[in-house]
Amino acid sequence: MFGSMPHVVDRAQSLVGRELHGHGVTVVITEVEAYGGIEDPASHAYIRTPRSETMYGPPWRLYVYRIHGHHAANIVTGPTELAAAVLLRAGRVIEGLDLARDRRGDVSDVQLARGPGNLAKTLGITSADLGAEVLGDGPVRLGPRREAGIISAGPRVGVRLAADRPWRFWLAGERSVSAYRRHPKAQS
DNA sequence: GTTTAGATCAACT
DNA sequence: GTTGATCTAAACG
Repeated sequence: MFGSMPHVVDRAQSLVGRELHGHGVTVVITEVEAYGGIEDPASHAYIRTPRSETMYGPPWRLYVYRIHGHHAANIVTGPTELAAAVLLRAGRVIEGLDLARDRRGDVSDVQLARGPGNLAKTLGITSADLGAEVLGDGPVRLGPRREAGIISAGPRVGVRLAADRPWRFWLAGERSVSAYRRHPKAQS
């Protein structure tokens, strides 16, 4: 089955420290979470519906969903039969600072892309970017790896199901990384 | 049965 | 004050 860790976990770790550009703003990704699709009860793709089709499609595309009036962005990783994806949770702005500040309003720079909702807003990612390719030169695209610091791991933030999988990864010491919050109704 | 918008509220800053 | 792979209810096909 899995030689060591699922592909999406490796992929998640490889995204940490990488550059991500969105609609005029560039960040270094500082925090992500892996979602294992059909093998992960916490994944939106755990049950296949038209909405989760994007995650069953080709990798390196965006899966965007709404939450609490905000948006959250994922990168589909494949393999397609698993429908796995990586949730982008936080980043540090390195380019387009003025635009980022415009989008986020009056917050400190470290808060600009802290948390999934804020990251999406800073990068200007909305439902309109659903399914967008991130390897080409489109409005949302991945860049090279910018930082190779120590990557820490821990349980995912706020998930009720599979709450103990240590599938969140972040750059150690980064202030843009959210604190861990366990879901109130998470098992055990 | 699914999608979407709008909440709710415990834990965080 | 903010945040959010939760939760529910109303709308949709």
